[in-house]
This record gives sequence, C-alpha cells and structure tokens, in this order.
Amino acid sequence: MLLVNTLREERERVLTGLKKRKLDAAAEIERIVRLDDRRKELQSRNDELLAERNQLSKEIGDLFKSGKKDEATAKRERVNAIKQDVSGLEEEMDTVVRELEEALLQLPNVPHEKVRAGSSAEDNEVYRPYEGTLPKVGSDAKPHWELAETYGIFDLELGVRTTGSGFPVFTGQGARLQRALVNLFLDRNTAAGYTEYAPPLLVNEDTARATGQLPDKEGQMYHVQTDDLYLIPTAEVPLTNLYRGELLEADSLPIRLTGYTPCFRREAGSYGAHVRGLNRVHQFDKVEIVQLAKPTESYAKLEEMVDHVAGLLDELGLPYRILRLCGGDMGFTSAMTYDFEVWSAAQERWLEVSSVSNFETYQSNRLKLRYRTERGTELVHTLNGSALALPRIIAALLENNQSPEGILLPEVLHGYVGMQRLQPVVA
RNA sequence: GGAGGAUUGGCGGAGUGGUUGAACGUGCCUGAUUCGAAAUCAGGUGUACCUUCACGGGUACCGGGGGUUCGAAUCCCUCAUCCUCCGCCA
Repeated sequence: MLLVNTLREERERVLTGLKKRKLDAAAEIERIVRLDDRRKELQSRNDELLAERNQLSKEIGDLFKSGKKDEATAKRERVNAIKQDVSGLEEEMDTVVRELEEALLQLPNVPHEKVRAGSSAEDNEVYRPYEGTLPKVGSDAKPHWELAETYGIFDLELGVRTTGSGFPVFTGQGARLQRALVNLFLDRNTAAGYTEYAPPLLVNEDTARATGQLPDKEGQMYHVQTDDLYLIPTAEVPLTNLYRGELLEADSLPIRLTGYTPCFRREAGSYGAHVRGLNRVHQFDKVEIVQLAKPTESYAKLEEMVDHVAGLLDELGLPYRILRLCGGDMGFTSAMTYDFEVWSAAQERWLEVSSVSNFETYQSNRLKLRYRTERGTELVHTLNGSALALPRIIAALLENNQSPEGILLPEVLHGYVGMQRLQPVVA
C-alpha cells in the first residue's frame, strides 16, 4: 500500500510510474489526498476536544475533593457535551479512514524508473538472454506429460481420483526427484545465508492482506470457510509475515529467509495445451527466498537474488533467460520483477520457473515493518523470489534430458536422487 | 472439547477508579570520576498520529474490540493468545 505522503510529495513520479501499468490515477490520487486532508482536520478537532475533556476531568476531581459540588456539576455537563461532539467526530473519522484505506488498497505499486511501460507479456524486456544454442531433442521427442507415464514420474488421473484436476500425484522416482530438488534448493539457499523456515500453510486474513494477496487476489486463494483461513499461494505470504509489526535494529538488516512449502492456486480459467501436464497445476512445491533490506540497499539485494537463482539454474544445466517485466505484466504489489524462464525443448517454449521482485515499501507499509535509523524509523524494503518452483523445472529436466539411455540427470542431482539417470518403468 | 490461571515498557516486575506513559529493578545511551576499564554517581532512554519553519504543544496506546464513568492499566462485556489440569488424537 502506498503512503499518502508519497502521493502528496511525489505526485508526478507516482503518476508517470502508474502510467506504465496503463493506469491513469490522477483523479483517484486527488481524491485520496482530499480524504486525508479531511482526516487530519477531524483529528485535530477531536484532539482539541479530548484535551479539554482531560483538563476538565482533572478539575472536577479537585473540586470534589474540596467539596465544591456545584462547580463540579457544571463542569460535568460541559464534559458530557464534549463527549457528544467527540463521538460524532469519531464516527465521521472512522468513515473517512475506512474510505481512505479502501482507496489506497486499490492502488498498485509504482513501477521502478527502469521498468518499461507495457500492457502484457509481449512488452517484457529480455534482461539477460540465453547465450548458448537451445537444445534440440529431435522430432520424436516427447513432452513431459508423456515422459511422466513412461518413467512413472507423476500421475494426473490419480490426482483426479483423490482430489480433482490439477493435483498431480508424484510417484516413485518422480517423488524422489521432487524431494531431491527441494533439498538441493534449500541447501543452496541456506549456504547463501538464508535462514530456513517451515511455516504454516494456512494463514489468517491479516496475513493475506499484509503481503497483498487480499483484496487483490481473493479469488485465487483457497479459502477454508469454517475457520476463515487461506491456503497459501506462495511461501512469501507466511515468511514475510513472520516480521509483521516489528521494529528492527538497522544492524539486523538485511534479513534473509528461505522456506519450502506446497503452494495452492485456484487459477480459474484457461485450459488446453498450455496447461497440460505440470505447466499449470493447483498444488505445487516451491522453495522461496525472502529478504528484508534497507531502502538504500534493496536493489543491490534484488540483483543478488537474481544471481543466486541464476546459479541454481546453471547448476541444473537448464537453458534459461531472464526477463524484466513491463509495468502491465508485473504483479500488483511489485516495483520491479525479474522472471526466469527455462527452455522446454519438447514443447519448444519458455516456461516461467521463478519470479524475483522488489516490493519496496508497498508490503512493509501494510506489514508495519520498520527499522530504526538515526533520524527515527523507516519502512524496510521487502523482496522475494522463487528458488525455485518445482513443476516446470521437472518438466524441463524431463524434456531436455531425454535420451535413448533414459532421462539424464545433471551431476548436481546424482547424490540427491541416488542415481544418474531415470529409467523407464514401462516398455 | 471441558475446568482454572495469566496477558503491563527491551527484559523482570509493581500498580484495583483521579495529577500513571506508568513505581522499582535491570538493560541501553550521555556525562562525571579513571592513564584506561570495572565499580560508583548524575541525567536521559517507547510507538503512532495531529500541530509547529523550529523550539515545543496536543491526542492515543498497559493482548484486540466494545461498554460504564466527569475521569479506566485499574470496573463490566466480548474475542484472541499463552500456561496448568482433564478428555480426544497423528
């Protein structure tokens, strides 16, 4: 959530920034500033009345002690009148504040200066292209959903039986591969200074609101109505919220967190070839990294995270490119986002496997997550990224590394999986 | 699921209606003492919002919300969390 003061003091930057999202917010910002003016006015008036009440109450106490009942009674009437006014003012203030909050909640984050304007994925900028030549796997190459049958990696039909479509059941060496990847990623992340957490998979409404899933993405989360809890769409939500409401010391920053969790997404909509197999599912595994950083350092940390994720993909030997998303394709809460896409040789398309973002103070404002500076307190910057999301990594590994000898695993996985290649389970 | 107890500042812990943002201790900061340090002594030490060019002033906050009262950390209602005991359970 943007700060009203930002809207006041950096109006032009906000407006030009939001235009990159194809959003003209001039009128809305004007309205918000006016609401905030009204809020201040009401609070000033209310504070004055309360000050008078406090003063009179003191006097009443003294008058009673010295037995001047009549004077006390007169002042008591004045206080009662003040209370009337106060309750009226507070009611109006509640209305104004609620309206203000709702309006602010509707405004997305301001894209960073370097972010391109654009309305869709078409306009994204290739930030770091793939340098090598893309692997060719021949015309008889199979997509991963066919390989999954041959090699017993996962079974979508079983998922339908237990749950419904979009809930893959990983089987045998597929389940093993999955676990191996989780372990590899967590090991690499903790080695890079990220502290490992295993957070809850269900979160309450305050938590979902603080990182921006509510109200913007309400329909994308599974909601457990009986207990009013949400299944997490990403570990970002519980991990970042671990620090909600904290006032940190400057020397504790940056804070680096990592965690493995299943992620749940309703993703109502598109069907067809693009969502076959593991390309888009309702439940998937992901290892996430999160950083809390000083504003002056956050973009350096963003680059650090990008390099870290790139290192993981290098180790896996997967061809990938890095995009810097345009304004229109970025998430609501992000100021700058890099997407990582791996090449899926049999499908001959790029698959998104990681998204690394700087949210600046957009989340920390909702989180009330600050740190102490020489001058006072300041909101920290929050960042996060996938390191990595598993299904499409598995898809790419299967497709790119298929061979007559089986699925050749990258060396880094040999120890983790306990084999050098996956063998067919059916002829 | 049932019964009881608790929730106060960085920490410990007072405080059952009035001048208490909160005793006392401890931690931390500054100064004095010291060659330096320890010890000791003195002073300071929360957050948010409103207001002010500034100095400063004001309001709110003692788990959350609501109420009683001229006045609430203190009384009432409600919710949450934690602890203890019982039940159930991976």
